[in-house]
Amino acid sequence: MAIRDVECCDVFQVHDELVQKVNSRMPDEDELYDLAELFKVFGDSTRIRILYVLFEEELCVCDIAQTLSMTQSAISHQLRILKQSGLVKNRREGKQVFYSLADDHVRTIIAQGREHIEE
Amino acid sequence: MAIRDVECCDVFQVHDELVQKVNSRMPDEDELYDLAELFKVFGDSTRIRILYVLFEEELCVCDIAQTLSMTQSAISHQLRILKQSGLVKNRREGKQVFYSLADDHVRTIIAQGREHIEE
DNA sequence: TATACATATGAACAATAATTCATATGAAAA
DNA sequence: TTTTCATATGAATTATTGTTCATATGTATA
Repeated sequence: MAIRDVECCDVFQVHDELVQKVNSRMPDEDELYDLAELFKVFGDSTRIRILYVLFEEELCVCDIAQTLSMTQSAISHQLRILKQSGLVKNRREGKQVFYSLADDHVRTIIAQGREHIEE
Repeated sequence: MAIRDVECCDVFQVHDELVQKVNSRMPDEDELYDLAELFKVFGDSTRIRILYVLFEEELCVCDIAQTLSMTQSAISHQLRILKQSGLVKNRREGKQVFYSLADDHVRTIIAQGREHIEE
């Protein structure tokens, strides 16, 4: 209960040390921002579906669009975001551009998300 | 090269089997939607900061607001979203409501996100 | 070089979401 | 019971973002 006293919410009784302690252990603003930006990328069902498709196969833009029944433009826009986040990579083969997962973090992060949901 | 032929993007040459194979291994729409919704929750720096604060301490709403230099209302709105997603839990103690992390998935997911960023 | 095809991209529009403000709810104390 | 304090919430506003449409870029082929 002693601890609770200093956590009281009245402005004049708040224990600054507690607030400062928590703040001192926080990563810097930039990292928190980048982290949120990364998860924002996962936070769209179109992009999640693209990632899932790429779990199976390396595919070109048009195939992804067909698989997901969406326009080439919409997919291309989203692939750009996924690429900028380092989640997918691509290689050109003639006129086509093939996309694939950049690394295994994608699978791990999604797997963790699924675990959380399945409870 | 044989495989590439069937992946050609010309509408009349697309190999439907490939598209169907990928589709058959996709989780159902609902799960993909839920997954995106979950990551959307992580995809906001205010909520990420709240989660980080709760890594350290169980805290009441007002303390969180002070720690993050935000209004009580804004924090309360976000805590509601975090609670609905099952990421945080709360308990009432008199007039105050204390929030804490619901389970370890939060830490794991964020840890994976950080790993990805730090490359 | 001219044409066709695959992909990328800018601008506009529509939809979604975060914060603020005002106020309601809920609990303890006077 | 009335007041005070902590939290929750609805409505309005602002900001952000996904998709579409039109078009540009880049590559291969005729």
